[in-house]
Amino acid sequence: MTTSIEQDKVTDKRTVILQTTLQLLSERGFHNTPMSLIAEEAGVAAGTIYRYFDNKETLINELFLDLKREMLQHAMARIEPGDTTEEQFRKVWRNFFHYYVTHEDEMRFVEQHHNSPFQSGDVLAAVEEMYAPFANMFAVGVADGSFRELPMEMTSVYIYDVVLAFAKRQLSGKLKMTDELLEEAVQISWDAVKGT
Amino acid sequence: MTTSIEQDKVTDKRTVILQTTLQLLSERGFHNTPMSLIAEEAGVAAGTIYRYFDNKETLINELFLDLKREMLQHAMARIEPGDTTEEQFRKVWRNFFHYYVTHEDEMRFVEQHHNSPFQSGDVLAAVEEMYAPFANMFAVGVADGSFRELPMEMTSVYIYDVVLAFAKRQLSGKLKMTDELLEEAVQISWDAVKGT
DNA sequence: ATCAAAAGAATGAATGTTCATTCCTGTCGT
DNA sequence: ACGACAGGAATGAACATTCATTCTTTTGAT
Repeated sequence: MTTSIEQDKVTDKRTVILQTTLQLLSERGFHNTPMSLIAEEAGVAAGTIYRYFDNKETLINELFLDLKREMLQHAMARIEPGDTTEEQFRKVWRNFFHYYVTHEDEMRFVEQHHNSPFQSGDVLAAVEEMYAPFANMFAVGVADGSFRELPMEMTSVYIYDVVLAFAKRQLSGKLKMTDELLEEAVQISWDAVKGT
Repeated sequence: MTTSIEQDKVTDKRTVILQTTLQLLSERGFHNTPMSLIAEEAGVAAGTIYRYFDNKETLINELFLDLKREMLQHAMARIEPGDTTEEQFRKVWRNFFHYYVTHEDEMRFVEQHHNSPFQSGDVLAAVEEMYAPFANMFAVGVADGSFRELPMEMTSVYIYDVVLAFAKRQLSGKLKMTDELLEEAVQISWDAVKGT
């Protein structure tokens, strides 16, 4: 009786729990969000959460990895093999920015997780792997002279941290990124890392 | 029997409590650090903490403001009224970097505090005030054409978030900032914000 | 200078609360 | 009737905070 369509629409309590957790944790912080509240908001009993997740830490870490995956997926959107390195760089920059600005909860949650005691070794390793496409893009760019010969960790400042900083300011209302400002910011980052 | 020198050296439990709190919270996170542990590590009874601070939140917020003050003090070190805007900008950039790199606990604690539910209205207002000298430096720089006509919030990305990102990478061992790289990074930030 | 008494500081066991997690029941689809 | 799934009360550990008591320092009268 249960078609796959109905299943997706109604149940999948696992998904509901994850979404609720994301929303609550991003708003209230990790500590201030008891499992009982997650259960209540998800319309589920406390015990039910433990059918899907071993414990709170697991729940949080699985959510974190899901979001990282989704985020990096977005970052790579519309990248074509034929694009020049510069085009790829600019697209990724804008993709990141767009994702953060339209996914505030996700950003806040991931940022909170970033400096928290939940960052275990396995999680770090899993994240490391996800960045492989970027490491590759960087290696190619350096090899053909599109990127300066700087350490990748330095280049990443201008395509990751800078973008994040702009997104935060935009979301907090402290800065309104017009198309012009956005283009300026992208240009600054590209100038910072491009080859001579 | 008790000279003022001995007093300063031995007592001032308030200071001991604050220092211990800084160290523990930066390592273990806000919520993984019970007051009982702070007391133990500080060599003080649990109840004693409450002679000096109303509660845990107050303790954390007072520590936060102390550190912010100290941090901004360092950022302004060696700035002379006669310095050009460019000189000032470069000095502040390096001062920030140096402070973070040599004060890892402080950096971690402040960063953790930054996205946490302890960020109350009063704290934000107090921090806002501390930034006045920078706002002033920016206003002067824009007026005389040293800075581009960008929103201050945009300029601050290149003297605050970028520096923080570099310091974090340096501390995590992912990046070794040589003198050359440091000079490059400063130059990139200055190019990003300088007037035409 | 001495000492009793008051003031101030520190202690740590006790309290009450808040959780994460468990476990016993009930329900529903087959 | 069975088993997987869900419910939610019950459990117990962890924790922030309190407070009656003890220890230390200061005061001031002689």
